[in-house]
Amino acid sequence: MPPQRRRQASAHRPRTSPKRGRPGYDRETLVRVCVEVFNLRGYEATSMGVLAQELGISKSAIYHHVNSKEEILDAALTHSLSELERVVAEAEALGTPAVVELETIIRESVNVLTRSLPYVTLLLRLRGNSELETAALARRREITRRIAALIAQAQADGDLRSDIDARTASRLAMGMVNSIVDWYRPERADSSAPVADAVIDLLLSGLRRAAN
Amino acid sequence: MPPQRRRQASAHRPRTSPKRGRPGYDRETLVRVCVEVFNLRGYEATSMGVLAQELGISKSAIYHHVNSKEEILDAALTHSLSELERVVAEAEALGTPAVVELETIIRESVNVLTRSLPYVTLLLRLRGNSELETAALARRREITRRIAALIAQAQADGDLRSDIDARTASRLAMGMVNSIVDWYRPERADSSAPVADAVIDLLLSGLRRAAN
DNA sequence: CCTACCGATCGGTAGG
DNA sequence: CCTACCGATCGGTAGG
Repeated sequence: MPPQRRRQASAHRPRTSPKRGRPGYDRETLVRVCVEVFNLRGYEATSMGVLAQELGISKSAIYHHVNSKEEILDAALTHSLSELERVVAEAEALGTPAVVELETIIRESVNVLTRSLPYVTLLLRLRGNSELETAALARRREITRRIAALIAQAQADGDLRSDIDARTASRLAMGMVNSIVDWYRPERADSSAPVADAVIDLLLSGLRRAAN
Repeated sequence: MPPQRRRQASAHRPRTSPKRGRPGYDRETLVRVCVEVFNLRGYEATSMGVLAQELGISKSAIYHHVNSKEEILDAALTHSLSELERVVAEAEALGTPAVVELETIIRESVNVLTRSLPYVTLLLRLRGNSELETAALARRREITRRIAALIAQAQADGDLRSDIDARTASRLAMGMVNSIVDWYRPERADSSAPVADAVIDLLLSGLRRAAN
């Protein structure tokens, strides 16, 4: 009696590449569809049977592309974590003042979030129920730690106020950024730039009307 | 091979109340323990067998207290939603300027969040996979809507800047507040007041050092 | 001969 | 203790 979502394989563009082999899902497309289903129902709550139904193929056909359910999760986490780490590394390499690097990280993180929405959503909902998930959480914590260090540096530079703990500020800022996955819908937006602007504006200047 | 968490029933104080009946869990304590387990493993991924293990009683004993797994979820959601709705209603009844009511809501929401951490955590992780969850999500959206209305009013009052969309600001602000459940640990804090202060400060004034 | 896929079935575990 | 269902795997088939 839950309104069963009916999908056709044709709704997801399979491969476009060369001619060899039977037409159907390639691994990347299959992973993307599975990730979207995971986000709708929860990773552990999603059975291989449900994935098969949504994909429009049999359970065993899934095992042709991946070796296990966890391998699908792994592919999604690797995808999103690599992108987020790249954003931080590229900003740190700018050589600009910490406050500028911070703004770059926030803006680019919002971009990654909206561009790779299903993958990042899955990452942010992990609870650490396996070694794979624990490792992913550790990589997330390292990102938060590096942003906290940047905030502390910007405070030392005199660009950010020093009366808020850098670690708390880092967690709250990332919490605001990450919460975007809960309501952002790419099909309703031309670009994520206005959202990134609002986040940066809120975090740096606050909601209060400037004194005049 | 996952490091199985071992717990004793004695780790959770059962009832303290009168003498009648066999000593053991009362419904409230049982629900609280179950909610903590749900948060560790995910609601749907948590089997009744695992709950029984963690409680130190049999599966069938759980059915003495509740009629279904979903009834446990229902109790937890009712608890946290009622508290959050009360916070909003009490602030709205203050009759103070919207910006003051807004600050009250944020501060008291952080209080509810930290005081009822497991219940609110469970609420925030729902995906809408059942009618019960869908109804809870609708009540959450209504809270966000009322906060957006307060922000819009405060903008009209000239207390908040008008160049950020009230609905976006409401979502981002609640996103920041709610993200606290991901890292706040009551056993490491005397009170939640410093966290509430940091959130209000960040949201109203921002991170940037005041111009001088 | 490659890739994508199928039906059938295994041992095991879920909720009740 | 029952029934339904889980993830995983098999040998085999079909399109290109």
